Amino acid sequence: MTVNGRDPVLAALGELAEAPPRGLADRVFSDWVRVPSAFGDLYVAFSGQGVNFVRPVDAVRGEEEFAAEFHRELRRPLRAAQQPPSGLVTALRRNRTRSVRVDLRHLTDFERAVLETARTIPAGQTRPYSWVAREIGSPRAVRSVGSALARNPVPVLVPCHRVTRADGEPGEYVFGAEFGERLLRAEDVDVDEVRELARSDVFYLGSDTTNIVCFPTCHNARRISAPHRRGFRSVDAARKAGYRPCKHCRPALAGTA
DNA sequence: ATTCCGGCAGAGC
DNA sequence: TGCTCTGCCGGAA
Repeated sequence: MTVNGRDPVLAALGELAEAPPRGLADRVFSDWVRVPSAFGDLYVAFSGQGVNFVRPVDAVRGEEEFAAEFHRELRRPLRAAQQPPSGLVTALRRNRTRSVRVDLRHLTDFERAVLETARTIPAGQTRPYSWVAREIGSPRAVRSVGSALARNPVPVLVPCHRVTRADGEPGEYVFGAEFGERLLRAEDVDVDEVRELARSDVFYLGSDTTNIVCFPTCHNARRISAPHRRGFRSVDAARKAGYRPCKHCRPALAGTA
């Protein structure tokens, strides 16, 4: 009896025979390095599976505190590395970190889903906590999304600073709200404009030429010329005006209602 | 502006 | 296991 042309017993044996590629110590230890980034130097710890812990140098007291925090979270030994994972430094310099492998094995499925979804938010853009909740299929677990992001072990690589409150305001942040806002400004999010819009009850922007409505930081929203820009308090209000949600930033599910 | 709860995942007991 | 508490929220009062 075969499955997809393969003998299932042999396949199972084959998996058993797959030898770990590295020595025991390499699998147990994590390595750490200090690397520059668009947001200042970072301490970065990594296993063979990817980066598993990150702290901005500015946010901890020093190497010792970094190591202590790492151990509290990961419960495994840490040692200095000769060099960072390949590609990391380049990715950090360009703030294009999607391709960097992260090791989130020690987290729950829910936490991983939240972090993976946060990773899909492009640099320079933001999405609300409620958006993340909806994207992972738990639209009412908004607060739990906040809790999961609060425990993000790899800030910057998982850009939890791009997840904001519903009004676009940067929420709380591991290293303080001010630090989160600094990261957003560093990647050119116009925090002041978002704040200004929110003051006049505008949380979404649409174009009257396309009849598409976006989150204000969506790259499509940024391209709407002033005469065609229209603000909305809610996606519902936009829909009533004949607009449909942007397929890029997905301010709401596509369907009707 | 402030305050109050609903929702719900995780942690601790 | 089954509570109970807590928390980078959100929307209503």
